[in-house]
Amino acid sequence: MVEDVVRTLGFLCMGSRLRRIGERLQSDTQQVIDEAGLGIQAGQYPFLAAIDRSGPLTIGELAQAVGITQPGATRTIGQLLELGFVDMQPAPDDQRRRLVSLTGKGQDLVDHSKMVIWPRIAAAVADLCGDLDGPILQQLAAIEDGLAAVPLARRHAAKEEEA
Amino acid sequence: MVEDVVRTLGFLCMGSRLRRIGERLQSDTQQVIDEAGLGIQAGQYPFLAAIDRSGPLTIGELAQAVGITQPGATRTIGQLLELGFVDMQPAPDDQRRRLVSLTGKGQDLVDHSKMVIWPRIAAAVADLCGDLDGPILQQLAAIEDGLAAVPLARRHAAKEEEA
DNA sequence: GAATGTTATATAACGCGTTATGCATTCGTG
DNA sequence: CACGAATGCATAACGCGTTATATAACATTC
Repeated sequence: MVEDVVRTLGFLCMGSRLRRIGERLQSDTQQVIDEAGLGIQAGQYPFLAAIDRSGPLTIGELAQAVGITQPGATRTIGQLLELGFVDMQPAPDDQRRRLVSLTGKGQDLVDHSKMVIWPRIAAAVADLCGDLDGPILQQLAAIEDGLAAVPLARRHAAKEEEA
Repeated sequence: MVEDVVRTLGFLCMGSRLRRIGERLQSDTQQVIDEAGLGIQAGQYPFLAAIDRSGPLTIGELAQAVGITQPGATRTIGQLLELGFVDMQPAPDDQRRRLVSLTGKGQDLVDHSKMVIWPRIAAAVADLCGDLDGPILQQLAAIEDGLAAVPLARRHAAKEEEA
């Protein structure tokens, strides 16, 4: 077995480390979504959630809301349009701005997700790291170990620790 | 100003959140590297560090060491070969395995980085989050706020907190 | 009110991760 | 020792982020 340099180097490789943990978490999340039979990508959810919370938003506002750049938002919204979850129309007062809103299908998905899937994911992540405390490097190590031991899809509610 | 849904949703969007913080951190790190005039990508460093620490490694071992998949390692090593920082040759006992080692130029870069650049980066990241404690979501919020307030490249050693 | 600048979105090209797959080499077994 | 399985790496195609740039609509200014 080879040493994990990213972990060993600590603060020096924190960017790489956060990224790779995020990727792992997100792909585990995707698995939960797929098991529930929803035809959506994990990364698309924040866009739907943002519109659900704040009402119709423009591309630029969505980019801000999910914390990515505008071209990324344009692309994801394009996918959600294809999927029929959102609708887009020029703002009445400013033809440059495009207001993105949920379709009936999109709202149904959000409503269903809010009841069934989001609590499930949040609970699994909370089970993974909700009780952690202390320096961040330690917590990251615990999260990586935890994911390796029990993937997100097999986690449900907070249970008594076994290790 | 639009609400940051990823932050608001907490555990539900933890994957996206870790990824975006990691990306931000890594691009800030890149800026430090560029300011030092080194012609290398932040993401390539862990590979050099791994070889420096463990001696020549195969592609597969490197992938393990930096925690990515084998095709990713193949690609990055290809770049480091182009740049002349590493060298690759078939293992004597097994023609399938390719042993990757540092060239003189690569070793020079690592030696210089160990003295000058890595401590600088580690100190900046430590300044950003070394003193944090508590639940991970809180720490992540502090890191995001901290990066927004003072980018990594402007951070040096641990100083007394100002907020 | 025409010229000029600014803003909102779209598009293109790229970085760096992934999965899927092909090919060469080695291993295991009849 | 030959043949099928396993292993190690390369390649292709894709996901999703980025930066840079084009275009259309609005704002400003003379």
